[in-house]
Amino acid sequence: MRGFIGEFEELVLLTIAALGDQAYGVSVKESIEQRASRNISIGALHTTITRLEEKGFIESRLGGATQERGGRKKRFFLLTLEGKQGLAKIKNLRDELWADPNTQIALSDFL
Amino acid sequence: MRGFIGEFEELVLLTIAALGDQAYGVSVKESIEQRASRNISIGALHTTITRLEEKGFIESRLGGATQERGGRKKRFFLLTLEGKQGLAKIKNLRDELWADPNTQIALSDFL
DNA sequence: TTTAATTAGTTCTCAAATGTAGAAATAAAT
DNA sequence: ATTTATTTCTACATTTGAGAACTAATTAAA
Repeated sequence: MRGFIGEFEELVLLTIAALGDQAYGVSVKESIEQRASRNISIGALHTTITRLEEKGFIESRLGGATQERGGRKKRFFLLTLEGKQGLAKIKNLRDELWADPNTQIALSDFL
Repeated sequence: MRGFIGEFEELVLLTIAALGDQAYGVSVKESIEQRASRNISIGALHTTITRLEEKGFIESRLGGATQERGGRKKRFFLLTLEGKQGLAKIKNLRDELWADPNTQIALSDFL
């Protein structure tokens, strides 16, 4: 375990943050697909979520069943302190890297 | 091949951009270590660079040998158009995600 | 009123891509 | 021949990703 947060892991973490107390498997999947214009499988998402939980970046609680057909209990996710700090850390690093004047010049036409 | 750019790939690409026409194995390694405060092996770097080249994000040319002892020919790297566009794309997406008001609120204490 | 069908969700299994290290090879100067 | 800067090769670990299988709830049908 490397401790770093991967590309997809960051996307998942960020989406869980955005969804607040309404983040569970399906809502996270739909939000990612919508915001990142990218299709993901529920399997891919759940393996990543499980790993993120093992690493201590998120925690989960089981909600109650809803009254809609098939509405079984959802597992809701929340960022832990480590998750928030981890996200902030990679953002800060990346912001610094992007702020480098040479990088800016090299890429200015594309931003 | 998924076409996306991973965490380490992005770091390498960004560093090559920053180094301009002075980006070759060792200078990229040192720059990454310094800027990201993180140790990487030259092997890890070169495999990633090779993949990035295969994917068309960078291209390389062989420079001349220097006059210093052991100063053999360096392979210099440059971002291609695809590389620049790829970087810009992930930056734009991430900036949007981070700009989400809910995300901001959830993480404001850590930034 | 039990049983079958349908549906929202989660968990499991496996393959592919990416990340990482270290050893080996190469080519230059001494 | 030795030392040194650099690249290339080999091998493995971790992350990403898809899809099938499973689970538990509601609704419909007998």
